Amino acid sequence: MAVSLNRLKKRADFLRVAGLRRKWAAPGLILQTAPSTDTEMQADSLRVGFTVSKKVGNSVCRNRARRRLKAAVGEIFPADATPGLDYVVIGRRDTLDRPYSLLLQDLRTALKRVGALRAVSVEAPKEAQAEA
RNA sequence: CCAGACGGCUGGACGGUCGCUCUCCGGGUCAAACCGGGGGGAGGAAAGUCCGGGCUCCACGGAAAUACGGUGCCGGAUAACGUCCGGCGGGGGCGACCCUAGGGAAAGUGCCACAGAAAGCAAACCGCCCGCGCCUCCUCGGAGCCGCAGGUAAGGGUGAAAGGGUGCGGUAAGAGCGCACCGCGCGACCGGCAACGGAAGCGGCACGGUAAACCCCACCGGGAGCAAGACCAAAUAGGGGCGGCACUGUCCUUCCUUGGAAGGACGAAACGCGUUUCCGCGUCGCCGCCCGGGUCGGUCGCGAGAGGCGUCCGGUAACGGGCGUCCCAGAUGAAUGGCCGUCCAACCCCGCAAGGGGGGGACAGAACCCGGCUUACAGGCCGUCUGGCACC
RNA sequence: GCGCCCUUAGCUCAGUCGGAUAGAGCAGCCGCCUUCUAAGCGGCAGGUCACUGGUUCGAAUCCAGUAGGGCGCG
Repeated sequence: MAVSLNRLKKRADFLRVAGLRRKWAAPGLILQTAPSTDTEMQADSLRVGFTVSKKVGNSVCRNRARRRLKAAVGEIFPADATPGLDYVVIGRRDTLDRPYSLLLQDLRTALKRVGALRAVSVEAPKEAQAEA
C-alpha cells in the first residue's frame, strides 16, 4: 500500500531531525530520520525535507541535486519507507553525477541502515526507538 | 584568399515514459478534496546590486538653505540616468577604427621626497666677463694666482619638472637685447545653437605641476523599501462587555427602600494534586456567548506593461509618432523537471584524404516590475568596412 | 532587500591623509653555545602588497571596476 508524502517546511523541524543523529551517509546522499511530532498527521503518511547546501555548487547545481533527490524519493518512499516518521534528505556533491540507478540504491540502503525500511518488517522501527 | 575592425542575431534538435505549478472547460461536492481533457511555464545575462525610475508607506506649509553624497567638454534623446546618439578637443593605429573623469590652478590653502646652489619666487654652486688691490713671471705689449666689488644665465651638473627652441647679429661676457622661423599668450573679426574651429593684428615671453589633495563653480538628490503595504484570521494566554449558576466571616468606603449592591483589605473555609492525618503546592469565582488588539497561518499586492511583433512616416542617429496584430512564467523549504533513447556541433585520437573511433554540450535558475551599466560565457550564423596578395 | 568591512612573507599582523631598501613576531635554513636536544645569541632566505585599468614625476596607500572572504539589520 502506498504512503502519502508531505513536505517538511519549518527550520525547527530540520533542526530536530538533525539533532537526533539517526542518519546514514551514502555516496550520493545523506538520510536523517526522527519520529514525527505532527499529531494530526494520518497514520499512513510521512514527511520529507530536502537540504542542499552551498558546498554542492551554485544555484543551478543545487536545484538539480534537489530535483534528482525528489524524483528518487517519489519513486521509493511510497512503497518502502515507514510512515509516521520525518525524513531529511541531504544532497552531496556526488548527487549530481551519480548514475540514477545507484542513487536509488543509495536511498534504499540508507533507509535500511537507518531502520526505516518497511520491507524488513516491523522489527526495525522498534529497535531504532529502543536505541534512541 | 589571407589578416583585421565594427555591428547584430542565436544560445542544441526530436521522441518515449513518470511527475510539478498556474489557468480554462466538463464531471464531482453544500463547499472543497478529487477525476478527465485543452493551453501556458526561466535568461541574455534571470547574476553582481553599480546607477535611474514606476509602485507603496512614512515625514513635510509650497519650498529654500546648510551639511553630506553624486555628476562634470557641447548639443540632443529619454519617465529618468553615471545610459544612449551625434559632434568637439587630446592620444594611438598604414587604415577600417579604438581609447579618453575632458569645468576652474590670475578666489584661497596645502604638497612637490631624494638629488640639487635654487622647487615657486625667483635665486646663483662650479663657471664666464669688466673693474680695483696685492704678488709672481716677462720678449716691457701683457700673462697668471689670490682677494674685493659688480655684471651674466651661454656652458657644466641635479631632477619628473630649473622660467621658450634653433640660427644669425650683437656684447667685456652675456641676455628676446635685435632679427628670421617655430612655439606660446591676448585676440578684432568670420563660421557654428554650443563645445570649438579659423584668423588680421598685437605682445618679446609673463602665467610650472597637482583639484581620482582640500577647495570653488554649475546641476541633481526628503527617507525607507514588496519582509513596502492592505485585508482575513486558529489554538493558547491577557483585556473589555452581557447573561446564567454559585456567593462563608470580619473590617473600611460609597450608594440606596428594615436589608441589599459595588469596590478594597485580612484571615479562614472550600476545591484539586501529592494514597490518607500532619504537611506542602496550586486556584480565588465557574460556565456560555460576544467585542477588540495581535502571533502562527492565509488572501491580495502579482503582472495589459515607459509591453512584444509587423509596417509606414519624421529624424544623420539615439528616438518619436500613426496603423495593424498578439497576450507572453507567477513559485513561496519556493513549480518550470527526473529517467531513457536517437541525432547534429565543440573538443581529443588515428589517417595525406575520403573517413573511422572516443566524447558530450558554455555561462548559468525568475522571487514586485521596468530602463541601463558591469561581469561570466562552448560555439554557430549574418551584415558593413579596412589593409594586403592573386586573377579578369 | 539594505548597510558595512577585509585581502601585505608559510602563519598572525604593522605600514593606509603618496616619496623610492615594504617591516615585526612565530615558523624555515646556516653558524655559535651544549656531550646531545630545547632555550639563548648572530646571520640568511622568503613578497606579482588579491586582480585589472587609471590619476600622478612617483601608488601597498588615491580613484574606478572585478574576484574571494567575513559581519550586521529587517
